Amino acid sequence: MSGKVYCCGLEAALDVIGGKWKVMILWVLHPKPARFGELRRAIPGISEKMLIQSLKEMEADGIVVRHDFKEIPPRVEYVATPFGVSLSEALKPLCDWGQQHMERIESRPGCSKRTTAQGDRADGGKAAEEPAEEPADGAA
Amino acid sequence: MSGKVYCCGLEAALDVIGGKWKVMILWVLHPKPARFGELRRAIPGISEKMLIQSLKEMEADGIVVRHDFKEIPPRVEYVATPFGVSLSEALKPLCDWGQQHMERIESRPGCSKRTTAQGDRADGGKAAEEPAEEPADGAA
DNA sequence: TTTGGCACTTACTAAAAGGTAGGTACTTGT
DNA sequence: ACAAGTACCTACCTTTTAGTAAGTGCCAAA
Repeated sequence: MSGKVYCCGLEAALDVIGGKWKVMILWVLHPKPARFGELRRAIPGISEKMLIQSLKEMEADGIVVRHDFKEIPPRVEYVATPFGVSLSEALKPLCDWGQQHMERIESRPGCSKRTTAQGDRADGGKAAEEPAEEPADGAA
Repeated sequence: MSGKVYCCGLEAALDVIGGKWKVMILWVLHPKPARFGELRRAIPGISEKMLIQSLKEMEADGIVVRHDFKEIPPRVEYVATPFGVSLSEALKPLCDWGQQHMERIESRPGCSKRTTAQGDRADGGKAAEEPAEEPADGAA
């Protein structure tokens, strides 16, 4: 398989950092490597399952590499590859855009949760997660 | 509700253009307005349901506006707002990145389809859609 | 000896996203 | 009269994505 042809590059990119957690992971990772547990703690709501699943896909996509120190207790570091760094750079303007318009985006009804379009049943509504700042060095 | 706090702007942005079709829709729309049927034809695999659902969410998010000519037969045009245009501009570098690395992304195994990570059953595998170029004027 | 941390794995389940197929109201073309 | 085109709406169902909770092997501290 693997014969998809994308329409505008954007689709290709979204295919790589799509999903709920990958951008956050890359965001934490791209300035400096981080260990599994470090990432888990750095990204509030993430489950271990999603974390390693995302990490594995990101590794398969070549945006991070796994560095196993083969120590005991286990010690593994994930590092952004140059490819991953280039992606994070391409992501920057979008990130800025999001930041700039964050209030507007945050305050729209059903933010991050609206299937309120057509028939399909729609319900639920919850939010509020711990915030977090951009990953600045100083937490290791 | 609507009390989500994003971590890095990127999340906010992804919340607005996330999903399978929105970027394509914005991409078709941002250079010039398009009618519903025009969009449907411009975006190969999209269903009417997803098209109008996406359009509505995009309208609610203020990135497009619906212009109803109140004619019969119905005639409706969707136009990108300045907000939408700014988004499409922020999207540009990511689009370029995707375009630049498209082959690499396209040729990775399970492209656009790999749940091949952990336990969770994984199967299926299909691809190949009609390609398409960036929306160039000349189809109205 | 029990607890806890490390980096995971696995199975099961819930929710979200997307797809299919039908219908609406109205008019024009055949 | 009937098919087709406009722009949708609606119900139902499948696929994909994410979450929960438990387990693995190993070692150190309590």
